[in-house]
Amino acid sequence: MNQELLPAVGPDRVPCCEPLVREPLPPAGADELAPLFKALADPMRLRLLSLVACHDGGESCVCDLLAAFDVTAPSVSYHLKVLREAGLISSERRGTWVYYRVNPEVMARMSAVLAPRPAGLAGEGRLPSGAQDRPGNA
Amino acid sequence: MNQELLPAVGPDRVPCCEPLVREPLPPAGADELAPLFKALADPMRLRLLSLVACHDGGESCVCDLLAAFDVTAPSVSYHLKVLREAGLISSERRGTWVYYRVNPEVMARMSAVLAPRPAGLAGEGRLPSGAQDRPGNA
DNA sequence: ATCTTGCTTCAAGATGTGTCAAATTAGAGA
DNA sequence: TCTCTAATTTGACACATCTTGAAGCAAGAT
Repeated sequence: MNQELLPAVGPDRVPCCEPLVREPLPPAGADELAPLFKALADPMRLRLLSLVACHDGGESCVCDLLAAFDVTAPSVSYHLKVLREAGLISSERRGTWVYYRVNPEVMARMSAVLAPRPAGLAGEGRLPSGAQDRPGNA
Repeated sequence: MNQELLPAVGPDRVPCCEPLVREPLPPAGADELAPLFKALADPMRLRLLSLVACHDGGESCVCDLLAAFDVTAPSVSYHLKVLREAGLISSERRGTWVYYRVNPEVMARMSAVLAPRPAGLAGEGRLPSGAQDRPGNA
């Protein structure tokens, strides 16, 4: 089941990784990144991702995850699907159970995009001293 | 205008920063983080954030930002509000223009939460060897 | 005071999201 | 085979999000 429906950005494709604060994110990059952040834009999905990542062995089955939440199984299944289609996790069936594990490259990429600029680079400390009379102080 | 309506998580309050993959994110932490990721869950907001961050002087006025998009002013204003209420950016009026700048601490926190576990720690390489017959290999 | 520009807020409509119950698929075992 | 458990899919509903035109507000210019 793993990567049958290739996610827009997955462990295979590693496009833009530049920090957001370094140069203006091009529209195409934004279109690629937004679905990743959207996948994390929910408390339950954040916890699911964390639970899977922290689980012993690096993976956990749905039944384990289900126990941590006060919702129905379809709801958990829905959120796992969102994470999977975003490329953040992969699933594998072994016997009766389905196991999920994280794709650390994707998380690393998201982390890198948000990373602060290494201190002391261009545009960092410069105050817009004479900006009172002109909007675009360029 | 800056921080009048205190965001749930802003530059002032710096709660959980642990990497997601290190220990299970508690529900409260997930509730705090999700709105931050939700604020970035849109291509336009990602670009807005990047544009503001990269702009000379560390800030830019709405008129500059507006020029970069093919939408109406209310739409840009709406997305800036989303970013502002999440605590990712702050606004300040100077004369006719309103300037936005990023809150780097918040971005740094999000980056830290997604950061990979420093290689070679517990649970990293352990394969679920005998997991065929038991779901929770704990 | 009036006009003009920059930006935000409002109201309304189209689209997307998250939840559940019910139905469905997949595999293990008797 | 038939049955049981694990997990997903489907359908329906309530609710949130995003867009726009129109209106409103703030500050500078005339």
